[in-house]
Amino acid sequence: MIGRTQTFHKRLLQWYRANRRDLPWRAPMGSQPGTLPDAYSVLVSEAMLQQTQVATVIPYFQRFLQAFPTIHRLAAADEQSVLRLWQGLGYYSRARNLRACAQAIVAQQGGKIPDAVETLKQLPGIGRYTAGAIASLAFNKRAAIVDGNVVRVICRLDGIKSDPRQRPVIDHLWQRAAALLPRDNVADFNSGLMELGATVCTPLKPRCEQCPVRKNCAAFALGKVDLIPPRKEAKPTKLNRRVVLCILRTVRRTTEVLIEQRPATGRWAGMWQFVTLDPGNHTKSAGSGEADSATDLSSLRSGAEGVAKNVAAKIAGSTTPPTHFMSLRHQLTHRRYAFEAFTVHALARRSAKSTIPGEMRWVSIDRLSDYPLPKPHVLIAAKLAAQLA
DNA sequence: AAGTCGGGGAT
DNA sequence: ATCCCAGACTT
Repeated sequence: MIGRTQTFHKRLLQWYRANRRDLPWRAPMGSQPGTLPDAYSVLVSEAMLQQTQVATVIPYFQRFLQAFPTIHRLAAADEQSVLRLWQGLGYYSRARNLRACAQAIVAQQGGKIPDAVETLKQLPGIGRYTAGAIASLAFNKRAAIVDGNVVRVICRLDGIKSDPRQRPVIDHLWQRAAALLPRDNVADFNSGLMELGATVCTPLKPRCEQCPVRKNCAAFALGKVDLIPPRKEAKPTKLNRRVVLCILRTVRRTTEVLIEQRPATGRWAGMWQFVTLDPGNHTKSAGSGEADSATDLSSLRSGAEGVAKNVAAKIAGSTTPPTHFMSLRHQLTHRRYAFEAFTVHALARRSAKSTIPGEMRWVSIDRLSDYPLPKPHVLIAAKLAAQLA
């Protein structure tokens, strides 16, 4: 346990104010201590920062606030344009929830972001952590927060050796985070707790010699900083194989390619992609069947071209033979993908016949950038454009 | 309580 | 390659 919490929060605050990073969603570095950032900036940044590192978020945050400078502009935006700005950031339900959240705040709160945790928690995409973050960081309310950084920092401070992913341990950490809160300066205190975890009290090789509160740290005293918290056991990831068809046609000297929209739920919901097939499921698109194909590698290699040919004909009528132009592997948290991409040229002049529930659309290569695409399809689109140039 | 949901940084 | 990241939501 931390002996004297009075000196703890003073040490942390002093360290934070001397060492904090200059981040675009924070109050400017020159401003008076205690200056609060704009609440809309906090809302957007907290949505983007969920399960995402600061360095990754910064450019997305800048572009997003340029496109949607106010909560009213975000509330009025269409979902596709919000998704397009989120493209590459992952966890796309965050983008749809953030837009819905802005709409709810405009409709119910007159566009003013609430400062009460219980009110904030009712909003889409705002859970226990984000509600506390907005209340404390944007309004200096006395609300606790426990994110991945705070979990690690408190576990080490208190010498908690049990697994912080377990429910009772999490609940205890929330209690401790609340007990540690100072009466004033909650915004800087909570920021400091996270900043410490992000820059000093890191998962691997923590910089304990730089830590302002190592005298308060039980793990440091025990020499067990590296063992706390315990690391998670890795789970094996399944490999999913996909055949991607770039079906091309030329209209008035403009090359167009066929894309399809993914279902409104599940992975990459509502985003667009080149026609994608599960080769173990020849007639279905990737939207429905995510199960691993039993097809082995060699038969897939030879079979992918056949699948491409058959399905291309089914969708677009007669086509040229498929040309393989790209292999791509893509790693997600719980699975891996292996994409084999082909081009075919549609010969018949008939409209595309969709093989999936969703919409299909012919778009010129130049217009592909208007559509939110999953990362692997962004890479395929880049290679395709380079080839056709 | 366990699964799902992306992609990249750091080591 | 592996673990983790200013988590929320569904089942």
